[in-house]
Amino acid sequence: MKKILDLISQEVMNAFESCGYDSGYGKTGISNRPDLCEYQCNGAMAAKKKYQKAPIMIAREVVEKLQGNPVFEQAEAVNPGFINLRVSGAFLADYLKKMNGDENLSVEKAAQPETIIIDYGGANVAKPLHVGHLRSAIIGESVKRIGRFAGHRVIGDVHLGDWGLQMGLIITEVKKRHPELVYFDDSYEGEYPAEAPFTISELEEIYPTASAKSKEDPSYKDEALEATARLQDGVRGYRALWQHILNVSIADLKKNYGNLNVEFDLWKKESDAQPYIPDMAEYMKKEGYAYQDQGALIVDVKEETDTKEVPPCIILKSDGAALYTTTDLATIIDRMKEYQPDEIIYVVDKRQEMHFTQVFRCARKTKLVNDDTKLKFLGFGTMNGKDGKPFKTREGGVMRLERLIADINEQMYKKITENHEVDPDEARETAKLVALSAIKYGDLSNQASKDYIFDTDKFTSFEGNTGPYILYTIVRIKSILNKYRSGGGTVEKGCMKAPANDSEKALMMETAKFNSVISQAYEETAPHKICSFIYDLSNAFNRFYHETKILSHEDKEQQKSWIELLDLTREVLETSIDLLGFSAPERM
RNA sequence: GUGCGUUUAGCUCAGCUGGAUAGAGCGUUUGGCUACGGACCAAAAGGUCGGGGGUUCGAAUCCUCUAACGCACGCCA
Repeated sequence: MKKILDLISQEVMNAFESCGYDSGYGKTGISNRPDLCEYQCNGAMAAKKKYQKAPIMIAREVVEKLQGNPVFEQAEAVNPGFINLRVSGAFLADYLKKMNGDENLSVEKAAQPETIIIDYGGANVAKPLHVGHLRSAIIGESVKRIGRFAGHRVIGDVHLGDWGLQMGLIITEVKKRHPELVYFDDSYEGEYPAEAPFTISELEEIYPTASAKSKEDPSYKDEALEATARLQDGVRGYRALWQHILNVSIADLKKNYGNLNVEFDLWKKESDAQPYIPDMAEYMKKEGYAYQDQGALIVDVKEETDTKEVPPCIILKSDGAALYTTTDLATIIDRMKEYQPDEIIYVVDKRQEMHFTQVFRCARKTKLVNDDTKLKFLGFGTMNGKDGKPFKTREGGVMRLERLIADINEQMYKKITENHEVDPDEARETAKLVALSAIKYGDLSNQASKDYIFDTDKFTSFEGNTGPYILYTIVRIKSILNKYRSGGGTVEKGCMKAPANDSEKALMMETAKFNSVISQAYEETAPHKICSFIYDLSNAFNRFYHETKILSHEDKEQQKSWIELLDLTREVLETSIDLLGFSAPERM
C-alpha cells in the first residue's frame, strides 16, 4: 500500500495544482519542528522564482484549498512560506487499520523481482572465524533479509577461501609432521581414508604455525608454494587432504554462523571457480582483452575519466597461477551461468575497494556480465576496540568470534539472573537471544561503511539505543497483550480509533513510517535506518505506555483500539528485528 | 606522491531530495516507584557542525581551497 507521506503529498500537490501551480511543489515531508506541526511542505518557497510571487502568498492560497480536507486537522501558512500541517486522527487510524490488515504490513513487494546474489567475501577454511568476519556475516544477513522482504530473490553465498597459499601451507605442515601419511605417497592408488587426519582445533593451530614458519624460512615457503601448485594441478593425495580440510572446516563454520543466526544458501568456494579459469584466460586473450606484461597475463582497466591510476587486472601470475582477482572473475562467470543475477552485492571490508573496482571493470570490459547487471561493492569499516584501534583480546591477540559471543552470552546471563529469579535453563536461552541482539544491533545501528567502536558495556546495556532496549520494549508489549488475553480479551483487527492523546498520535505516526523506512533501507542497502526507526518507535511506545493505563481502562471500545495499536506496534518491531537478523524472547 | 574516506555536545553516533530553534544515547544534575514489567518515564546543562571562501531567499547538507587522522595504490587475500 501507499506510503503515508505520498498520500499526504498527493493532497497538497492537488491543492498546488488547483491554484495554478506546478503540482511538484506540493511534495510534503515530515516536520523538523514537531512543536509547530507534524508534516510540512516547503514548496511555496521553491516556487517563488518561477511565479514571481511572495512565497507566503502562494502558501496562503494553497492552505485555503486545504481547508475542510478530511486528511488534515489543521493547515496553515507561516512566514516566510512554510505550509504547516497536522493530520486528522481519523485519517491516521484508517491508515493503520489498513496496515494491520495488510499481509506484508503495508510494504509493497517489488513489481519486478530481481535475482540478487550476496557475496560474503570469503571466510577462509582452516582458519577460525574472528571478529573480522563478524561484520560481513551480520550486514550480509540483514541485507539479504531486507531484499527478500522487499520481494526479491536473494541468494547468499558464503564464498569460502580454499584455493590460495594457505592450503599449500597447511598441506606442507601436515607433511612435515606426518610424512608417513598415504596422501604424500604419489604411487598410492587406493582409496584414501574417510577420517580426517586432524581435528578442527588441530587445524586451527596448524595454519598459524605454518604461516609463521614460511615467513622466516624461504625454503619452507617454496615448499608451500609448490604444494599449492600441486593441489591446483589436481594431485590426488593433495586433493584428498584438501577435501578433509574442507569438511572439517565447513562443519565448524556452520556451527559458528548458526550461532549468529546467519545462513547461506550456497557454500561455494574459490576452488569451484577453478574449472572456468583456463577457458576464461583463453577467451580474454583471443578477444584481445588480455596480454602478457612482465610475464603476467593482464587486462587494462584504466578509464579516461580516472583521476588516479587504476592498475591493470592480473589474470594469471607470471608462474601461471591464479590470484584473488582471477577467482573473483571466474566466480562471476559461474554465477552468470548458474543464476543469471540482476545484481551481485559484495559485502566485504572497504579496504578492498580498489580490488573490486578492478574486478568490476574487467568483468564489464570483457563482457562476463550483461550491460545491465549491477555489481555493487558494499564495503564496511573496521570494528575497533574502545581505544579506537582494531579490536583485540585483552592479551592483544586476534579475538575469535566464538569467544566473543561466549563472553557476551555470559555477561547477559549474569544480568538476567541478577534481575530476576529465573529458571537457569530459560535464562541461558534468553541470554543467547539478548546477547545476539546486543551484538547485531550494536553493529547494524552504525552506517556499514564507517569504522565503529565495539563497546561491550554499551551494547549490552538495557538502556539507551541498544538491542536489549528494543527487546525489552517488545517483551513489555507482549506481557500486556498476554495479560489482556488471559483476562478474557481477544486481540482484534479493525477497531482502531482516532488517537486519544498526543503520545498515542505520536506512536501512530511513527508506526505508519514502516513501509517508507523499509524501502529506503532496501534502496540504500542501509540496515541502520531500520535500527534508528525501531529505536524511535520504541521510545514512542514507552512514552505512550507510561501515560496510558490500558488494562484498567473502563471504556472497552477504547481499550480494544489501544490493544490493536499495541499489537501492530509489536508486529512492526518484531518484523523489523527479524530483518536485522535477531528475535525477541517471551520474557526477559 | 596520487586517490578515497572521516571530522557534528565530554564520549559514542544520527541528521531524509538544501528549510524554521542542528538531534539521540551514555556520562553529569534534578524530579517521578501502591510495578498493566522502574531493565521505565519526565526535565536541565552541554555544539562558532575541523577551518577559510563561494552558490542560494536559506547550507551540517552543494562547489572550491585548506588542516588533521585513517585507508588503498601489479603478480597477498
